[in-house]
Amino acid sequence: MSLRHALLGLITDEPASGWDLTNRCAEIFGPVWPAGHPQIYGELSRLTADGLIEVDHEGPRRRKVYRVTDTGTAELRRWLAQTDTDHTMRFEPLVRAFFFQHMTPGDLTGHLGREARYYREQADKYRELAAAKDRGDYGDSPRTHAMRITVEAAVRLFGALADWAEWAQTATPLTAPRAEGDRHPADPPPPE
Amino acid sequence: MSLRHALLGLITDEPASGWDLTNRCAEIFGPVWPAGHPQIYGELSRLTADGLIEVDHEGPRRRKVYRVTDTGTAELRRWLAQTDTDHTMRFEPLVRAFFFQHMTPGDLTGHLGREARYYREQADKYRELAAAKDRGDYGDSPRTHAMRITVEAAVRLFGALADWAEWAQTATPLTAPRAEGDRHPADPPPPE
DNA sequence: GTTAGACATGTTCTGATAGACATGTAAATC
DNA sequence: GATTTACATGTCTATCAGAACATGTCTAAC
Repeated sequence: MSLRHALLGLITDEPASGWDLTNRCAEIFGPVWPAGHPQIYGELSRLTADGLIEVDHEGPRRRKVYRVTDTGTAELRRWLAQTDTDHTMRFEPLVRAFFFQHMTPGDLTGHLGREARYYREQADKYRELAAAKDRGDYGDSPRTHAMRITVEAAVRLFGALADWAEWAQTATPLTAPRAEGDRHPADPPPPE
Repeated sequence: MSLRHALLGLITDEPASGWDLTNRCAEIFGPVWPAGHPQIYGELSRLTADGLIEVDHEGPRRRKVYRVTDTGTAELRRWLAQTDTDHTMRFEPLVRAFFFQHMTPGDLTGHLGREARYYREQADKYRELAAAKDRGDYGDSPRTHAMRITVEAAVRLFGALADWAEWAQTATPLTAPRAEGDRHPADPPPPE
C-alpha cells in the first residue's frame, strides 16, 4: 500500500486538499501509480485518524486542507530509508509481449508502432514535467535536484521501451524458423 | 485482469498443470506480473468453466493437465490484437523516487546502490533466460524470435533503471541549492 | 519403515482497487 | 436569470490480489 506514502510525501511537500492530491497524483505519478479519488479520500481519512496528517477547513467552500504532522514526517522518512522495498512492476504490455509469436507479422508491427508512440509520449511528458519545474511553474519550493533525478528515471524507463518497440518493429518480421508441425495460428490450414 | 490471458498464452504454448504454470509464471513473468498459486488455480477453474481450456487427468497422482481449446486460441488472438491496451505500470520505486529530497545524501546513495544492483540482476536474469532459450534448454517449440524480442524489452527496461540508479548515485550528492527557510528534514534544527 | 523434500491442489480471509453512484458550490459565460 | 464548467467531497459495491491456512502424494535418502 504505497498510496499512503505517496500522499504523505505530497502533503509533506506542501499542504493540499483531496482534490489537489487527486490531480497531482494523476499528473505526477500518472501510469506508475494510478489512484482514483475514492481511494485518495479514504486514505486521507485513515492518515488523519492515525495522526500522520491533520486537517484545516479553508475558504467559504468546505475545502479541507491537509498538513503533515511530525509523526507523519517521521513515517515518511522511515518508509524512504527502508531497505526491503517492493520491486514488483505490474506491467501488462510486457506480459503481452511474451505471446507476440501468436500474432501475424502485420498485426505485430502495427501493435509495436502504437506502443512506440505511446512510450515516446510518456517520456516526453516527464521531460516536460522536469522542464516546467526548472521554469518554476509549480511554486518551486524544495524539490529541484531530486525531482530531476526521478524524472530522469521515468524518462529512461519509457525511453528504453520506446527504443525497444522501434527496434522490434524493424528487426522482426516474425520469420523465425519454426519446428515441424508447429503452425502459426494465423497460417492457413495445411492441405490434407 | 491479464493473468487470464497470461495463463491462456502459456497453455497455448504447451499443455501444463497448475503447478507448472505457477512456476513458469514466477520464472518468466517474475516481477512484471506476479501471481501466486491461489490466483492461478482460481483462474484455471474459470477458464475451464468458460470453455477456453480443457483438462485431462494424468499419471497416478491426480495431476491436472490443461490444454487450450479452439475458443481459447481465438480469445488469445483477440486479446493480442486489441488496440486499447492498458499501459499502467504500477511501480513503487518510482513513486518513492519522487521523495528522494527527504532523504539525507548518505541514505540516498546507499539506497540507489541497492537499487542499481537489483535492476542489474533483473536485466541479467532476462539475458540469461534468452541465452537458455537459445541453447534450447526449454524444450524449445515455437517461441524463439518473439521470445527474444520480449526478453530484449525486459533487459532494456531493467537496464535503463540500473543505468539511472548508477548515474544518480554519482551525479547527485543532493546538494541542490535550497530556498530560504527550506530546511531538509534531516538537517539539525537551526539555532534559536 | 520413516522421514524429508519436492510435487500438487485447493480454500479462506483480508485488504486494495476501480467503477458507479451521489451531492453540492463557485465562477464564468450566455 | 440560466446554464455550463470546474471545483470539491464523499459512499457503495464488485472484483482482484496476497497471505495464510489446509491437505495430500511421490521419491529418494537414511
